[in-house]
Amino acid sequence: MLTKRELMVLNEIIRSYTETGQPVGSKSLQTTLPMHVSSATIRNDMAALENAGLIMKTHSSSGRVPSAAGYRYYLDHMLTPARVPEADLQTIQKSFGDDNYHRIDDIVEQSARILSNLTSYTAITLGPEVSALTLEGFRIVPLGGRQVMAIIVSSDGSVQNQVFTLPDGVKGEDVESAIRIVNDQLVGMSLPEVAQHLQTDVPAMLMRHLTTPDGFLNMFGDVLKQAVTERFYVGGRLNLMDYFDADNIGELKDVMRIIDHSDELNRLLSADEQNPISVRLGSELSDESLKNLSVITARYAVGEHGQGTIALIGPTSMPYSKMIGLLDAFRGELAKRLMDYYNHMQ
Amino acid sequence: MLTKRELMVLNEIIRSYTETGQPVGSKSLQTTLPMHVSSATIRNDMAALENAGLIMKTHSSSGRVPSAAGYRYYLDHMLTPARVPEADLQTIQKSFGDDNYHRIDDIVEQSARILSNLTSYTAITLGPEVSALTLEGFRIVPLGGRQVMAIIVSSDGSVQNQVFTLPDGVKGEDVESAIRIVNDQLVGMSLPEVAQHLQTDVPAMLMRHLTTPDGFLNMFGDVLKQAVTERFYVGGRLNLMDYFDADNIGELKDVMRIIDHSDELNRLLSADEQNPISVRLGSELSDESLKNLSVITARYAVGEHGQGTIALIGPTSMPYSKMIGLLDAFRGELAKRLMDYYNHMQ
DNA sequence: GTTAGCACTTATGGATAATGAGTGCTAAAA
DNA sequence: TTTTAGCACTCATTATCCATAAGTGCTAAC
Repeated sequence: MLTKRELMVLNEIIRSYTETGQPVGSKSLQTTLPMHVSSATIRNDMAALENAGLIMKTHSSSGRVPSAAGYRYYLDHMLTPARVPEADLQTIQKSFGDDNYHRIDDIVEQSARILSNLTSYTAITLGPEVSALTLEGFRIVPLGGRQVMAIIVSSDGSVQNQVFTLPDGVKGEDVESAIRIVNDQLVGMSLPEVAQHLQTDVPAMLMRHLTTPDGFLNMFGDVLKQAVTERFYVGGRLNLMDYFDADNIGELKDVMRIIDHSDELNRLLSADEQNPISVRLGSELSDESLKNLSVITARYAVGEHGQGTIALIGPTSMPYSKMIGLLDAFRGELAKRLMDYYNHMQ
Repeated sequence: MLTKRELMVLNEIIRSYTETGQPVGSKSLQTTLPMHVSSATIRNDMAALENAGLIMKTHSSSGRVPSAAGYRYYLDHMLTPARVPEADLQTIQKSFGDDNYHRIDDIVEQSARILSNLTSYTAITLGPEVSALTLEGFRIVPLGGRQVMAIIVSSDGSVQNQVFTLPDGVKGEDVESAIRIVNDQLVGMSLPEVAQHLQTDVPAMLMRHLTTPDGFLNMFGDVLKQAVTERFYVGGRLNLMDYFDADNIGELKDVMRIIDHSDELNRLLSADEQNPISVRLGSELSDESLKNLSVITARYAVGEHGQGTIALIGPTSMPYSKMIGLLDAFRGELAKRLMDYYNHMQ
């Protein structure tokens, strides 16, 4: 069991290391700790903390830096979210502006920008999850020539579209029939259900009612796939570059690659669903290239429209208290903005 | 005036420096030059070249590296494009595949990927220029609730769309009228012309025929703006990281920022229209951060559909001969692919 | 015009030493 | 039992010196 003073030492080591990036020695702790004890006493405490695996040396006679376990202990037992400065709240408000956003995703994308500007880290945002959506409508719009646009409208008002070139000899009434079949049979189902039906009974249905069923299945399938694909927005990609030095350019590249691949991002952000805000240290993740980073993930809820995710990626030595406070405030603000959008849309 | 042997020395310095990245000395030139002369003779030639400003030393007793003027001279007077290896041609073919691309931009985007993979540099591609396009059609599709999608079709079959929420109290017949006005009055004009009219007589026209004209002008204007915006595709962004070292991370960031801003890219790629393929050295550009890079720009023509641009960004010490040969072959292939798309579409 | 020879310059890399921040341990003080 | 002063020890960092190697310019001979 750790003594009260040992905890204070740990806390101060984390604070100082976050601020300066330098290992922290007993002498400097003496001046920054709130009580007065000799440096020898602090050294004893530090030895205890090191024994407990919470701090470590970079070499045999160096000051101490927090270990992964140290951060974890801090995060789980000691951290309290900081109040968000009034200025930051105002910046958020102002950055959202009172634009009429055309699409939900515009708001979500803007969120990534705001968060990265505010923190100087990399922000990732994700709209309300798509699995909760149902199919609201399907349109096929002739564009001229043999081109048409297929459009899917989901229950939250989000829209996906894709342009297709119809195969030779497709008749107009077939297009009408295809639209009718989808709207009659599939509207109201959840998008995953629709995808299911696309595999099973829809092909037969199309065969029965259309003289030239070719292409319609793919057409609808393609747009549907777009609609069920989670879209990640990344803000402040380049901020990552501040946390790698010359010999680690390879790792930086790896991380950038992860950031640019939504399936990898998905893995990265799939935090435990219990906590609304959770922190994962890079050393707890499988990727070697993330070892000096960590990820703070926050979930936000937009009434019956489901939950979404926002996240920050920054160095493991991050001012967690401040960042968690900020994310907490931001998720509230984002939820409010999205609610406004939904209300305004109907 | 430079002697024949001096030119050969210059050529060999550029070749060797491109290959090794090391300054080139008189001894090593002795072994790689095709004729046999003593190193002292080569030193004399090098002194002449340095006098002419074509090569320079990194320090007083170092070998020589090409200067900006040296590269420029090489590019303007000595370079001949290399034949493209059969393997590369096949890679291009295979990478395009025989997919049915939905949109022109999909082909253009894929081009950026192919080029960056093939060269390990950063590739930028740009579709056929939009100013040649005319307006082919305008659609407004009701999506449910007060939401509609506005769609512009251009003469090349490219499509832009945007979702809007109609203001309260807009009547269905007004939507019909708006569609009719645009299609009757504006179709067939070039997109810039349409933009012009949007400023002048269209507002009055809408006022005359609609009971609730609010919003329609913006709606059409927004989508039109999308349609006349050049879209840049970038492949191999991360390859840029190979050409900056630890102390230049700042510059790397600057370059990345340029790459991500289409207006800056536009400036970067606005090569002289004379040459189908032109090279600009970073030192000839205004940005300090580009000083060690250069940009090869190639134009491609797709029949009456206008011209487009592809470009490579890489280190100033690039194998220009090879790259120019490759770009030349690629622009032909891309033009062919786009032609196929247009023909297949109609 | 070309070449051999030579003095000179500079980057690079290793060895050595001084400096300083920090540690652990011991024994005395509280 | 806890805290503290004192001290020997460790290691990264930095500077200095030195040898080496690659390269140059110049001069005089070919």
